Amino acid sequence: MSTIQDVAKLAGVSVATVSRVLNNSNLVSQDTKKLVEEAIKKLDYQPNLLGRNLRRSETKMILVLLPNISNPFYSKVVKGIEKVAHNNGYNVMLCNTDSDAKRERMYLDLLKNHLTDGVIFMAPKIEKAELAEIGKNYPVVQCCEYKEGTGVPYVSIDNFSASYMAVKHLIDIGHRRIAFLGCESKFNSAMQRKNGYIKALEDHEINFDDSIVLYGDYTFNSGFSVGHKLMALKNRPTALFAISDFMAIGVIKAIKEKGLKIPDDFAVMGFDNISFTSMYDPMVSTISQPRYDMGRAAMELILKQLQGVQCNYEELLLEHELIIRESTVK
Amino acid sequence: MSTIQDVAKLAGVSVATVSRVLNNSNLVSQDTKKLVEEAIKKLDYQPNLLGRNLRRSETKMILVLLPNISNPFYSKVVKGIEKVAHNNGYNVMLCNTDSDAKRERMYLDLLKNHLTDGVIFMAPKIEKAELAEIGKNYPVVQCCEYKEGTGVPYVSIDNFSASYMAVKHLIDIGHRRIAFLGCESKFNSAMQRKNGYIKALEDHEINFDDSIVLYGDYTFNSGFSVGHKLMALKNRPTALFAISDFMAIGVIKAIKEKGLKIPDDFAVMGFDNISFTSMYDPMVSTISQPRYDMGRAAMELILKQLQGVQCNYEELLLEHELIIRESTVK
DNA sequence: TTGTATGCGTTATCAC
DNA sequence: GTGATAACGCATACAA
Repeated sequence: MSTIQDVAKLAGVSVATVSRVLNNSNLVSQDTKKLVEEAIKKLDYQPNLLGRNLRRSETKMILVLLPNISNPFYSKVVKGIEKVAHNNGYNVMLCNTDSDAKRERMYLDLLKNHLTDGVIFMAPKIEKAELAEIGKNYPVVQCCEYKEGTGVPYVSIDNFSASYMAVKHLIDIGHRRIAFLGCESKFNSAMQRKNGYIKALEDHEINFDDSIVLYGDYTFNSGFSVGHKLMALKNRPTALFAISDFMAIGVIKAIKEKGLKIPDDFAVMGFDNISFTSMYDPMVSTISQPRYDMGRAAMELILKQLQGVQCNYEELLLEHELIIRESTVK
Repeated sequence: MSTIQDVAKLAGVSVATVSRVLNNSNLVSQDTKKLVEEAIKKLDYQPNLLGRNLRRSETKMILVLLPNISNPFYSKVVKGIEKVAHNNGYNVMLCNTDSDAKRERMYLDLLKNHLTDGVIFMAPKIEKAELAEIGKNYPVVQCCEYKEGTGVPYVSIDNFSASYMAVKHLIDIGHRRIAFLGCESKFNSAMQRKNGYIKALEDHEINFDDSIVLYGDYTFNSGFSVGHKLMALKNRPTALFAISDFMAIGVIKAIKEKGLKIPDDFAVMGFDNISFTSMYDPMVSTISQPRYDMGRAAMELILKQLQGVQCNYEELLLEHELIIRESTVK
């Protein structure tokens, strides 16, 4: 494994000159540049970035913390992040946190140890104060899920409006008794989506009924069991809005098992527009988030911080979209 | 940001001693150790691993190259890798290659630049010779998909037997006219699965019929269009084995659209046992790979290489399992 | 335009 | 047990 020294020796120049060639400095003559480049090729030299990183005290590496890579929602967000990162000479390090604050802290050590230059949280679990503290000392951005009042910028959607739009769609196609399937997590989005549901009912003079407000944990299984509970109700609703596609699919499966027809007997709305929704039978109506753009925006916010554009704490809410499919309209 | 120097000064010892404490060297007295630890706490000192990495010329970081994190197949494999990695003080860096050799090369630079200590390929796209060359110079393991004859160890399953088992299941439940949905990729697994199909037919005296051997690209959409083609055939098969669950689901959707009942009119087998198979309606019969264990084994092979257990080029084939669900048996 | 020399933060070798 | 000190590979301020 050859070093910059070897190259210098072979090319008959100093290491400084080699370094200049490596970094495209324009204050090096064409002739010596050629000389150096030949030496590099001859030795098959690859710079040891550990040296450079230490010297520059940066790694050109961004940490992305996501609950779980198996969640298909995040894949496109990551693509967006990667796109912008690569365009700017950064690499991305993806890490599973399992929605566990301890694991988040473990990975945050990479930041504190100077092994990554910044971090993008997809769904921070650590406490507000902790997040705020990190945000004060390092480049940090929240993407998709976020905590407010931390001073850490975020990119997301307006979950309240999105939820409102989803429920209004159910109302528009004639439903008056609409169940809600949420999550009792502390995630902002879960609460905002519930509030959107309530407001939509209110605006259309539908009474809020606590008995058809149910909770799951974002998974298919939780949706499935809620679906069965629903079918056992005396005054059964005719539609349901679930705040995750997986739960929506679980509900659909349970309802189909009971022999009901979707959407004729029962309509279901999901949230996120994961790819499965268009593979399912029936295809699932849902809310689409601009995932790729959210990823891009998040990475751009990190870059701003890295470039010391100290200025602005930003709150970016991008546009969502209603996707109407077979689970609500034939 | 304080350094080891600051700690040394505050504790009134040399940097060497601080370093010893940091690395749990046992040749340091309890008293001084306490002194140093207090200083560390007081300064909120975090070691800068860039220094350590340069000095030790290792990063305790492993690169994992996978086609796409959106493919749910890989999530559990990654979990297995992470488990073993963390137990041994390593971190894992996940990277999307989009099945593109260029992107693979880009990420391999991280290895050549000493930014990661080893690499696990989930489905290498680079040429054999290239892979062999990398394997000669760095710790490398192939996991799941692999190329033979490169000298690079791998962990996988016996795709031939797995496929044979899948087709035999269809034969066992009475099918004689069984379509095959493969992929024309150069992946070993694709070919072995086709061979397993052929052998199973042969062993049960069923004629191989080229007209019901079809190809897709692993995706739902390709399965969907093949499903429609299938339904248009004059001498329609009664069952199909797809070498990916997504394609199997695509076929199922197409068949249901034509009004056929599954499994009564048509049976479908998938491959991989992604979680979506047990959410679908019908739930999909498939072959389960020991994904978590494959990940663990792969990481263990990397560790062996890292520890200089130069010895053995290994080829590990773990056990698969037949999962019978509604798409083949009521 | 090029070379010399210093330091980034750490570990490890060698003295004591 | 502990302390000086020399690396690790590179980038850069300064000199020439």
